[in-house]
Amino acid sequence: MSVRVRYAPSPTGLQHIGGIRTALFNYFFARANGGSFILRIEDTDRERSTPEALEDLYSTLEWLGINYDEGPGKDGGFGPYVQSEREQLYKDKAAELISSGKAYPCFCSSERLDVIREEQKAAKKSIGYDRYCRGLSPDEADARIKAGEKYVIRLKVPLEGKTVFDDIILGQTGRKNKDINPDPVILKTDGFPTYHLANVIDDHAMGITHIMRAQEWIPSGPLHVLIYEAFGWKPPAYCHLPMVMGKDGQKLSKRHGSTSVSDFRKNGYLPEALVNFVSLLGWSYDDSREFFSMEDLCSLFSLEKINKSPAVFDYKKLDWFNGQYLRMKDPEELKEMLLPLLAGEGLISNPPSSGERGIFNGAFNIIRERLKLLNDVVPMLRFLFTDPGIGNAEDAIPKKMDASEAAKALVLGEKLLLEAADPPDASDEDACEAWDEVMDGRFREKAEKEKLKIGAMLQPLRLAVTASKVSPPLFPAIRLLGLDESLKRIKRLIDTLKNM
RNA sequence: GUCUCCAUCGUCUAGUGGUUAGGACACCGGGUUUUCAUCCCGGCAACGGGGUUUCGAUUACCCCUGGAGAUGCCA
Repeated sequence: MSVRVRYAPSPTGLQHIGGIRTALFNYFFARANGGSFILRIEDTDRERSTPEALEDLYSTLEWLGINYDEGPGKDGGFGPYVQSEREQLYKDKAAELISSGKAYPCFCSSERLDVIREEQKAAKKSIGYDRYCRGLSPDEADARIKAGEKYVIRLKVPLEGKTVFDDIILGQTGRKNKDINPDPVILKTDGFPTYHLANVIDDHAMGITHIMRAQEWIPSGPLHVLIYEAFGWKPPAYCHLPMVMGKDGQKLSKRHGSTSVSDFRKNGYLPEALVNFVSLLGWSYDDSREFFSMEDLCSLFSLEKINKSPAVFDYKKLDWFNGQYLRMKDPEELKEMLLPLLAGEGLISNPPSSGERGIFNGAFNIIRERLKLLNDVVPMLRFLFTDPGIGNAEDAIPKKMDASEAAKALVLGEKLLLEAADPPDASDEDACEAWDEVMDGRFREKAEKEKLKIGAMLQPLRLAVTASKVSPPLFPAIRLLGLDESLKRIKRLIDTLKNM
């Protein structure tokens, strides 16, 4: 039997790291085994489901490169794949469970439920439904339904015995039936199923062979098995994935920082970096390899290498991966990703003029290895496309020097630049390199003569030109900015320093 | 409260009944360098505790402790 797995998110918020980790693992598993990966939308919570969340789901999957074989808009004979479009099925099935005595209608108000929950909490008793309606006779129940009373349908969880399931990762696990959530709601007042019912019905109907989901679902595993049994179905194989935690060891959530994929995208992460990093959360290949492309993962992934313990999401390591992938990226492709970011900040026009493009191309090589995030390009190159002002003039003063000495160093630099040849066009790489070298030589020579460290000579200049203590290499920066503009900024800083 | 799961460096992890317990990130040094970054070299750093089995347990079993999750008409 060929593998069929699914990712079944509920469109109630942005896709987050935990969710896509589950999606990815399912996807890898399907691909590695020649199976099918199915996308199912679990929108049975009508209060919280939103079209925006749905849109985010699709764009996230696409951005990451997860292609589903079956799902909304891609019928594989098991549709529809949106649960709200399967409403009747759940109602019918729930009714079936009532007739077979495996479930019963419950008329308790949510107010009453709140009250008993409070009482249980106060008494430090175990919390759950008190099965008040379980004993109602079918006739009475029917009558109340006919009278128009609101009701839910609850599963009749056996009072005795034990329900277990085999988990591929954890082995056999389960709990005593008396410890299972007492008679959980399977069909809500609004006629929609809860997760428990819908997931079982659909996984069965859609021929799902392996349920791969996060470990937070372990406690309801036995409950689901009970539902399968109530229908007389055989449960699929279970495989509970270790959870993804924040730095504090708690389940990863917003308060740990960015957790939605769209945030990472917005902040300048590459999908290949995110995929690679996330794939290593709870899974590993061997003791050394850690770079994996989507294709690699789709062939190398295996369940045996998943481990049991939760993994902390390490933002620093993700950053490192991103830097690695940024440097591996095809230069032309990377440029096309960077330009819109500059345009987005209003630093260049959109589309870029040929002049802007020329300057950017010239700058590309010197910023490339400095990028950790795509967005880093903006602060790095801002000075090239707009006057950054003076910045913090204090930063222009090298260690063990004062303002007037810094000004003197600047004047020396100014003079050298005044004598400099016009910089070549940025497209002539050899000439540019040569120009940079000539300048470097002259500055060193001068610094030596003046008994200055080369750094002390260049640091004030850096601040003058870029308004920042850190910048791309200085001579290329000056060359790209142009001598006139550079000199203007240098003069301005000299004046400022003299007045300090 | 009850139930369930988990436990190797700070983090992600590899690993084995006998290993100097390996790698990566982070961190700290050093080198390259014009600042930053890259790159290179080096360092720090772990089997939670107690028992049992065993000639020998980080590895198997039990208990404890610690952490997490579930306990919704959310998934």
